[in-house]
Amino acid sequence: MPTSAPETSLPRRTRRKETRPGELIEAALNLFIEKGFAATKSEEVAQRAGVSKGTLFLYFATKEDLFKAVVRENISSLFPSWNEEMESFAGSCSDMLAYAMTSWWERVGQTKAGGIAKLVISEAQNFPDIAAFYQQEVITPGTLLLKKILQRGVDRHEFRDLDLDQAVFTLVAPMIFLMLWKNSMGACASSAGEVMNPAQFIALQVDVLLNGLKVKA
Amino acid sequence: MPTSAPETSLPRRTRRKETRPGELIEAALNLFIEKGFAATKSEEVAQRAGVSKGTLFLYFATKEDLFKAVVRENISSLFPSWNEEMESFAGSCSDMLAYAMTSWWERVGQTKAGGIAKLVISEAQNFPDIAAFYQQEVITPGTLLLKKILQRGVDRHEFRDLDLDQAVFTLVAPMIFLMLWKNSMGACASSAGEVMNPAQFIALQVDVLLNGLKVKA
Amino acid sequence: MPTSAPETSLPRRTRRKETRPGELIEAALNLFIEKGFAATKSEEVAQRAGVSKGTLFLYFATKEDLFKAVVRENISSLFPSWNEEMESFAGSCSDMLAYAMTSWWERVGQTKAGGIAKLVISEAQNFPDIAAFYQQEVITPGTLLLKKILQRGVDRHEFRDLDLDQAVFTLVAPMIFLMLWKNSMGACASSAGEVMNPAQFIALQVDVLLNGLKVKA
Amino acid sequence: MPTSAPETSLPRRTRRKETRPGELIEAALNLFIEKGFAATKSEEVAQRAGVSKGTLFLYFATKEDLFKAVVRENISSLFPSWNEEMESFAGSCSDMLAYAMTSWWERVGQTKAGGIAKLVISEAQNFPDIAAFYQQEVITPGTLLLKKILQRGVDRHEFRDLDLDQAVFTLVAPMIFLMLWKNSMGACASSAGEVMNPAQFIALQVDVLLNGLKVKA
DNA sequence: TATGAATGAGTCTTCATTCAT
DNA sequence: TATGAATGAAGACTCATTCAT
Repeated sequence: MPTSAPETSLPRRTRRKETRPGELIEAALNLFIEKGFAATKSEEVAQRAGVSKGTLFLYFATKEDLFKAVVRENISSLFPSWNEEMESFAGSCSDMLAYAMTSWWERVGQTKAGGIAKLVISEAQNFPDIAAFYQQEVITPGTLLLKKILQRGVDRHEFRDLDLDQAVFTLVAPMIFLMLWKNSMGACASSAGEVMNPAQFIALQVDVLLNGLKVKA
Repeated sequence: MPTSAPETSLPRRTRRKETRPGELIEAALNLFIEKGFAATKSEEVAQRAGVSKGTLFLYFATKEDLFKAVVRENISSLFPSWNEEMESFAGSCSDMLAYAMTSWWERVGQTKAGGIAKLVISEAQNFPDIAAFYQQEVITPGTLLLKKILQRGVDRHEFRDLDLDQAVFTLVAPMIFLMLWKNSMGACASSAGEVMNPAQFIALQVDVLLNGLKVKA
Repeated sequence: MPTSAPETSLPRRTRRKETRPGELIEAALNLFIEKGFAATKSEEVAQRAGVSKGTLFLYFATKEDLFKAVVRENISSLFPSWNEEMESFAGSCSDMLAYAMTSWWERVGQTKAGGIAKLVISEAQNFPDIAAFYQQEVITPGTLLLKKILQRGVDRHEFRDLDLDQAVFTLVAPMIFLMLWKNSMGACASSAGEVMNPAQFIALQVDVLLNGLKVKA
Repeated sequence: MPTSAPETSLPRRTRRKETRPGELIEAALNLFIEKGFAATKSEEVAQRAGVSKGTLFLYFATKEDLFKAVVRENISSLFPSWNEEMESFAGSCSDMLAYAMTSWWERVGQTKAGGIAKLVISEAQNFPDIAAFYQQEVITPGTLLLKKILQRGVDRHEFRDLDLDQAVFTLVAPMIFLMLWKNSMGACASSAGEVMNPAQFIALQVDVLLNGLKVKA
């Protein structure tokens, strides 16, 4: 019971309205990815963010709302700049596509946000709201973005004239697979040795896909 | 307890002792796939198997044990017959690959077993030994099988000489993606209209991939 | 830590499916009347009934359901026999009415069930379901019963030919008032001395009302 | 903090210090009547009074204190003027009684004060001192007033010579019933169609009661 | 005085698991 | 073996109250 408690000890109550939501979202992202949405207790999120349970609900009315905020903050927010980048892209469509895939990995896949896909896939059936939200907020705009790249390639006679609604999956599948691997099977020490090398993985996927998509000379 | 019951005739009240666990596993499989592990209530499992809750715990000490049994039991190896088929395949490697992908969907993806993949991916972190088991029983032999097909193509100068350890993912990714979609997002009514057509999906994927893998004339 | 624990000590777990609901309803009635619906904790109800919290929810899905059961058990159930009694009543309508009022008090008002009226009045706004249920289950049939008595009197030219929909309130008001008094203000020691005497109260009310309702000679 | 502000002109930022408690009480009254004590959130009260939650607790240490203040403040005595009126009443006792009942409804029942009765009845057990206060400030003088009317009728041989301590309830019961109905069950949309018409209600009650109280010709 | 962010005890409800029969 | 009534730990969310500013 030291009376000489250091003055630097943080006061139990700190007012930081501006920074709280961000801290909570950060904590939630980590926990959700570690343990899944359902298995993460709201009190834990609060604790990890250094606040009390009540404070969490001060900023997010429900756990689902918190999840939505996590998605919005970590993924949705990327699309505007991404769309812009793509629209002003000067190079060939092959380069564009390769660039898109690489950015996807660098900005999402390899970050913690890359774990969100697994989260959503795991919980979609039990939380239809979340599934709908993700569909609307991520899948739809993401698909659109990729389709535009393909369309550009078709318009310029770089890519074959395929059914683009299906063809996008050609790009989506490997990325989802990679993110899933990193956050699920790959995270288990079991698959010893066979550690996936993302850069290599993407390189080969892009190589094959471009080769498969391109118009033959 | 009539001792006079003739031993030759099937007793009316069939002796289920041996079949009980199987029935429970069957019921659990369906429910786990439908709703995931956490959201499946043990009472429901018992009910669907036609026994009482207490009986369930007579055979499986915990819900986790049940889960492990379910997955283990249902990762039956299709590989022996599949390997055989592939070894005796007479046609071109392109046909072979297309056939493999289609069979994969028909024999696994579109059946309940297709749901196992999602289950394992979702719960891998919580059940590392399940993950290891799946790796060993499914992923490793499956990958090997596909690699053999690719190798055959390379050997016959039908396919490009790629790093096959990576190239298999080219085939795996779309199939995993399709199975996941079917058992997760796709099961949610939200993705209105955009219902995925598996046959079409596979057709296009195979088209692009073959085109991308093949040696240019 | 006496190893000689008496054999008569009740086992912690007793199975009494038949009697449980009744015990829970009894406990709930007492608690609801003592402290109101909202202020009564479900755990308390369980405790007073000698079971665990979980057991309560085994029999009643929600606290509201429990309340409904309390009402059904203690009030609704009285109407059938009451109706019958009234239909086979032989005496004059004045006697009938006096009898009805007295029975009302004896069978409901002065029992614990008499506290339900106050309960419902207090909580109606916050639990519209309960209000609707009470209306349907108690007020409507009760009003009907009384109206029939009045109608009989009018038909026999014993009672004046009044608007019976309004005239019933003439009977309802004093009884509600009495029950409320007993369970609210009257329960507070404050109104010292002025203890209400129900029998006298009813006698005078009936006297005045009959006098007021009867056809003048 | 301009010291030059002329003392004669009303300062723009009115000094509310003195009026604050009143505003809070006003807001609380409305909410307590609307939703009851337990269901009224202190934040709502503050909001409706236009102050922050903290301020509320600056004036009232607890929600219970606020409740007491609300009830005390709103049991203003109408009795002096009422008594006067009655004492100078010139007409018959029947008219006097009818007038008293109607005034009661118009001046109390149909106003917010009519809701106080329900509040007190609902919370009497939790706030015994409120109950005592109400008894002393409202019930006792009110009863006295009514008794005087009846006494006048008895003295003039207009009314029967009944036990007036009991007979007053004859007048009180319907009014309490009406006020309660208005503020409880009647406020629930459930009692479809059967909307109570206060004027009609009072008219019939008075009719029957007078008829019942009057000396037969 | 006034604010409103922060707290945490409290409440209903769920469900894996136990155990008396 | 089989049953299903009983248990109680947990978990999302609420809200009166506090306190740093």
